[in-house]
Amino acid sequence: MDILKLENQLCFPLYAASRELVKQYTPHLDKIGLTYTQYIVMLVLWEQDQIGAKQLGELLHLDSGTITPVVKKLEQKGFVVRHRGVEDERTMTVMLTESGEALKKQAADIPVHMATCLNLNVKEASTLYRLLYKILQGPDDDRKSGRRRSATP
Amino acid sequence: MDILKLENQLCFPLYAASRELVKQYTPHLDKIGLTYTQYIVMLVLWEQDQIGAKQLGELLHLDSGTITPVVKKLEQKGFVVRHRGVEDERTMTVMLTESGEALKKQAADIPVHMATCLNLNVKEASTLYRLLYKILQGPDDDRKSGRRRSATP
DNA sequence: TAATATTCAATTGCTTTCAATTAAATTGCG
DNA sequence: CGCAATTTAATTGAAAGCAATTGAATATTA
Repeated sequence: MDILKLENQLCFPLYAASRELVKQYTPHLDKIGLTYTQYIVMLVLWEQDQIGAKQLGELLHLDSGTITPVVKKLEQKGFVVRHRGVEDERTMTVMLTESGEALKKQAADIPVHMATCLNLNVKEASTLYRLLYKILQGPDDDRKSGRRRSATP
Repeated sequence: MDILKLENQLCFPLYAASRELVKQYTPHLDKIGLTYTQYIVMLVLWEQDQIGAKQLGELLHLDSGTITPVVKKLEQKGFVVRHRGVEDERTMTVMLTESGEALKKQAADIPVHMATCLNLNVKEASTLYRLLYKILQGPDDDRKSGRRRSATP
């Protein structure tokens, strides 16, 4: 029955490390008034300025039940605006505001702080990164009809 | 500003992979009537039969605000009982019931199912495991070594 | 010993997360 | 074309998860 021992589970350290890391972010994110989930939404928008709600959910592996309230919160704070699609009114587009763009400068030092508090060297971090994305790819690559992106070197 | 790109964050795949893995557990855990958090509490109790609420929280990296309601749920389901400590009435001990012990047999095939759905080989899994525990150790080992942490005013 | 500090579980309030459902818009099929 | 199936965002309900606080018990210290 050793397979039921906590220390033999891979799921548990994954789950615990994820929460630990989010907790490490919290004090830094508090300074700019974001939660962790709001932060990763902003990361996406700082890259591409606008994105569909559906595409945002796919990117972050979150469904509408999570995305909708988070984006609404960001809208309340003035960092984004939401627009219904014109050619397809079912869709919703999230767009960065000037205020949201301005926040990017204040967020710039957050990854720096986080890098120092994680006790992994560069090689370990890159290995971890690769393995995690392998999990995220899922058990079957068949969904997207064959693998298109090559593995991280 | 590349450090603010989502794909350059280590936190994100950790966060996403953790949720994906929990999601993979859900259909199997549904069969035995547990949530993921309830499951990892049961994993601990299947190993040691009883544990203090504080120790349980330390082991799982969860605080009383999470532990208390989860253990109460398990008590409602009849898998555990709770007892106040006798020599120290502040403490709470969680004990496995016969029903909880019986559940172990039904849970035995869950890790087997999970192992197959994770597309990592044994070596990759063990590397991931090691790196995750390194994160869980935290940036400072001060707690155990007794080393004094520099005063931050 | 008396006063103060600390520890512990529980509670409160807020946000996240997901499954399941709903409602509206679009697409596909006959 | 008209009707069914699908897609999309939103909503609802339940369970986490955490920061902050509370209240009671225990430890420390003056």
